[in-house]
Amino acid sequence: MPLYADLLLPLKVNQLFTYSIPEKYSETVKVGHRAIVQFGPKKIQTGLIWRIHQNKPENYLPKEIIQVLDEHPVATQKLMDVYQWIAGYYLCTLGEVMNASMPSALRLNSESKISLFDGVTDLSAFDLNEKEKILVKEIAEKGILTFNEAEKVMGLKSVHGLINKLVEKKAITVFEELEEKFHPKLIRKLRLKSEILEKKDELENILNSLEKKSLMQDAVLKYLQRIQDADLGFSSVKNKSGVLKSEFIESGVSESSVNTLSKKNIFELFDEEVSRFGDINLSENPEIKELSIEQNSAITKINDYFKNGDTVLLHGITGSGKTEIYIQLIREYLSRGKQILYILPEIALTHQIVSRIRKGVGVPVGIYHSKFTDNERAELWHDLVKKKFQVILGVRSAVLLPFDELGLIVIDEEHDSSYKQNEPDPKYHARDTSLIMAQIHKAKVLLGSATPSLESYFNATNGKWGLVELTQRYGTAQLPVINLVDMKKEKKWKRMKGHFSSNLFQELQDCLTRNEQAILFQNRKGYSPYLSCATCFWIMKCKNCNVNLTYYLGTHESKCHYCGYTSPPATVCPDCGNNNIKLNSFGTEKLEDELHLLLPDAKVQRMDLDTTRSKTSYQEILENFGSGKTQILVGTQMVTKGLDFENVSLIGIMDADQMLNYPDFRSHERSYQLMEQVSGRAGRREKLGKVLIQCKDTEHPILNFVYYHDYKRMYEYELELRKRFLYPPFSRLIQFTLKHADENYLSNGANLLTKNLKVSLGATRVVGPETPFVNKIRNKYILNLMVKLERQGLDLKKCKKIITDILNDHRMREGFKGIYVVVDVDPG
DNA sequence: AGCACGCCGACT
DNA sequence: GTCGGCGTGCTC
Repeated sequence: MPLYADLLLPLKVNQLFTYSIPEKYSETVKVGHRAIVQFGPKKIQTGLIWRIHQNKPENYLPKEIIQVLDEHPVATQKLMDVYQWIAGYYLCTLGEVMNASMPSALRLNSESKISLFDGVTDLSAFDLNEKEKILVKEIAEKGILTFNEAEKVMGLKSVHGLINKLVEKKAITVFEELEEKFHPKLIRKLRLKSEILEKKDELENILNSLEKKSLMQDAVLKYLQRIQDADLGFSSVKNKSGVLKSEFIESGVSESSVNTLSKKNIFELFDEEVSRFGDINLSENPEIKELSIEQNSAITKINDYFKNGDTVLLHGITGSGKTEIYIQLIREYLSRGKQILYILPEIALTHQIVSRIRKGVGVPVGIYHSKFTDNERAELWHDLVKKKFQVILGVRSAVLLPFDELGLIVIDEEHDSSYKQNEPDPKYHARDTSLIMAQIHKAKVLLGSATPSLESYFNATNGKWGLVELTQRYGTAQLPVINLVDMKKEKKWKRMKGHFSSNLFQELQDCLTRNEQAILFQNRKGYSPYLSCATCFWIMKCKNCNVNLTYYLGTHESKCHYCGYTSPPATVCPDCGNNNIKLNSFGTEKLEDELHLLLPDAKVQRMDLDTTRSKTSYQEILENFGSGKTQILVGTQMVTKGLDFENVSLIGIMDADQMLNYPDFRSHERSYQLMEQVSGRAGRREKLGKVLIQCKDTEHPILNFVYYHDYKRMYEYELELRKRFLYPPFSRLIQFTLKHADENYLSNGANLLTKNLKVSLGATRVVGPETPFVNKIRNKYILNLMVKLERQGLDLKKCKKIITDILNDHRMREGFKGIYVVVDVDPG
């Protein structure tokens, strides 16, 4: 009976592809294995076997699978169920989910390459034009070229036509080359040939044969020392595991003697496969910390709730010791033999937290984050499948790993916006995905935050989830004192020093004289967010996008944060001709600059996207701050999370108005969370911390809630607004972003789509089209549409079906085709 | 997604 | 006249 497999390919195509399974695999193939197949006329792809069946397709002849990879499935059925849910819920294809989930080292595909036609030697025999000659000459020199390389050499955007012609003339051939991308990490070692060690006289013969006191004799003697086992002679076990070649050479043996000795068949060189994660076999007894009464009672409450429910929100103020609670629970689930996933925001995944968890749980912990290389990710994937790790500590994308028997998912900093992927598809939310994973695995979810998202707190106070609260800081630490600084008054009385109010400046000075540290938060990078003409109010804008260009002092350039366009800063106004150009407002770079001027002795460091580009810079900045090398840390969002330095006693929030007025329905909530979080960076130990918030609108209710650290009142206030305007948690949002180069065409197309969505979904459920804050990016105009669906009594699947049908219907429609549509379910 | 095929503007 | 732009359709 012939077998067929429906394969999931990592493409943006909404279907599976059926291939036939070669006889030789019929016994061994399983769902979840990878298979290499030919897709299209020449491309070779790796697919995931999704289904195995015997239904011969009717309309076409399936191609045969080239090779089934893997002895054991690399994807678990449960992972595939997660894929399915994500694709359905977030309106994207399964292939896109697979793409986001599998490290590319596991998805080998072919690359088209070109070489001279077999047996071609005499190039002059061909009738070639100039371009063809250049390319052929290059191929003759290099042997093999990729299409990309050919394009580079020729300086052409596309080289397909050229190559096709040459193929026709039988001057060159195109072939596909497949690369196994995942390589286990190998280390080079050396050892004595085993037969030499077995016979004593053999060894002596060899030593005698080598010149006395020669480098080579020395090398052998040095090696023998290494495998000496106390007084028991040479250990054959030690010899078998050998010594690291690089280390042996470092200890003073020359590489050439090692090489000669191996040529003489005395030494033998070999490779050993090692883990990229260093010493993961850490399984000493866990370090158990004493918990407070409040912490212990929280654990009891969580476990009680888990007897009947699946999800608990742990709301605990900063410094209340949530991590110790997670660790304790992880240990409990470990003892039941379950897998545990602990996710946290990228920025919070520091060395500090990793080692704390590692020590706390006492078993190997797999780490997964974006700075890992692809090979490291692939290795972790394999290790997880092989159950080498039971605990994974990772960021958003760790929810897409191949778990098999999850018992507990911990979501730290549950409210954090980085759990939502904005780009590219799948635009999934790791928290919401976790809840589904928990259903699939019959696992429990523990969400933790000092400032829960409104949605989660709503669920936890409405009986849907359990709620456990921690209200005391662990140990003697106290919540910092908040001061609001009225910037209107400061400006009126001309008390400002640069962008520092007199209060903040004074506090900074005091902080430095006490030899303590400060963190300044400004949610804007660069030097100045815009240049403008002080005479006619002209503003320097990007030529491709409708945004102001940010001025950078370091590079002396004006740069667009949307498309990357840069230009020299204007010196003369193009509108009125005056040279009255001004730098407006301020970013982190300017703050840093001002601090150098105002406090020349202070050691200042800046932390934002621009200073943390490299793999290690982030860690470096934190180390400098931790060791006291830096006294003042200036930064964007990055400084608000997870930093735990006990000498920090002052926090300055430079511009609260800017956050509060950001045009988004979540901006109040976000501002509160951000301010509360930075505040938590102060006074982590005995010292009482101080927070200064600079703002114009000191009466803003959110600032009042921050002042009293009153999450609940913030929640109630904000919830009321959400209810009034029908935002989450009172609705579900699906956002459509429409893009087109022609503003008019876009507007008409958007109206058409809106009209048809209203007809099918009901007029009240569709809002827009609306012009977004930034309405042109990369020369494409943008309009937004929003679908608001009620939470209760609505068939969500049906609505989504309607929406995808309408979108498909519009794709080729006159007056709409050509408009690029991005769909975002639960935006934010 | 990638790639081929096909139909319109600016250039050797 | 062709090169090359992207709009459209297809992949088991």
